[in-house]
Amino acid sequence: MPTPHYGQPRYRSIADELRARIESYAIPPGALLPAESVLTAEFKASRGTIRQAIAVLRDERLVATEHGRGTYAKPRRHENGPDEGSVEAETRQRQIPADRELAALFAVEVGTALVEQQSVTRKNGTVGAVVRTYRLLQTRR
Amino acid sequence: MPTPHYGQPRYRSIADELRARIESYAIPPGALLPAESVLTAEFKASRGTIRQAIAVLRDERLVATEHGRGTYAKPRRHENGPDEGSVEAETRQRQIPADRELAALFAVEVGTALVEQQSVTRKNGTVGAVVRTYRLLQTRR
DNA sequence: AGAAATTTGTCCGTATGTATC
DNA sequence: AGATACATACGGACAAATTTC
Repeated sequence: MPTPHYGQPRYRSIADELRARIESYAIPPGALLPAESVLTAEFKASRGTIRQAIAVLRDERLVATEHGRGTYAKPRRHENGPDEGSVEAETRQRQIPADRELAALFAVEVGTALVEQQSVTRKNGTVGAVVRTYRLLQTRR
Repeated sequence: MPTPHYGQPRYRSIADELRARIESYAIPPGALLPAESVLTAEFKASRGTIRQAIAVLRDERLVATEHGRGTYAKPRRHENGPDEGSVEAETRQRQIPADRELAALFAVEVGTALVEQQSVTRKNGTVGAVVRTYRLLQTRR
């Protein structure tokens, strides 16, 4: 049977099944998933397809894979309760010494003080992006 | 020759080459990349390897692929403000492993790959500010 | 409108390299 | 050193979306 994938591709179905096992704690957090060779036998799919399915979960950050070790289920990030963690400061400003890279850009000595302003944007509590802006200290005369 | 990947895997070298073409505007923003079949011939690599290379760039959000159409180079945002005189912006994009601080913000493990986009604004040749934006690699679904 | 060509998407099977146990 | 497990790479085949004629 070459390649009939009506509706949903095979690797997505397999990803769904594995995701369900992780979310239902059939595969508890921290545990190793079955090896690719085992999954190959169980789902009767080629190794490439199994790897594609695992890649989906990895992109979802539901699992982490280590070369030669295996693939772990990652601990679930549970939602923040109602009056739980207050939102951290969205912006922060501090002074840092210029490293070689920044020093070269600003044409100053390594170690020269720079202002770093960091802002964190969140969406539903999860961080979307971290932006850091570097400037020279303003020396007014 | 089957599979010698000393140092850097083949698909990463190919990704590097294609990235260079995009960043050097050899492939201008919005333009289609050569088809997979063409790249296969040019790099003398299998289609799977070519697709792996393109997947890297897609995760970096440097390109976007459409079924039946092809793969586009995505426009780099320069966002030159309204009549600001001659404000140039250089941008660079690369992957870096998350340090402890960024890992904590994004709630991922230390070492997780992040995309760092750096833009340097210059006015009359002198650097005004360096902005670095950190994001997680694209997640689909 | 329709058929053909092009291009990406999915899947298989196999072989070999590299890291970990 | 051997066994196990993931990573890289090849080549072939068919499916599905888009463009072209």
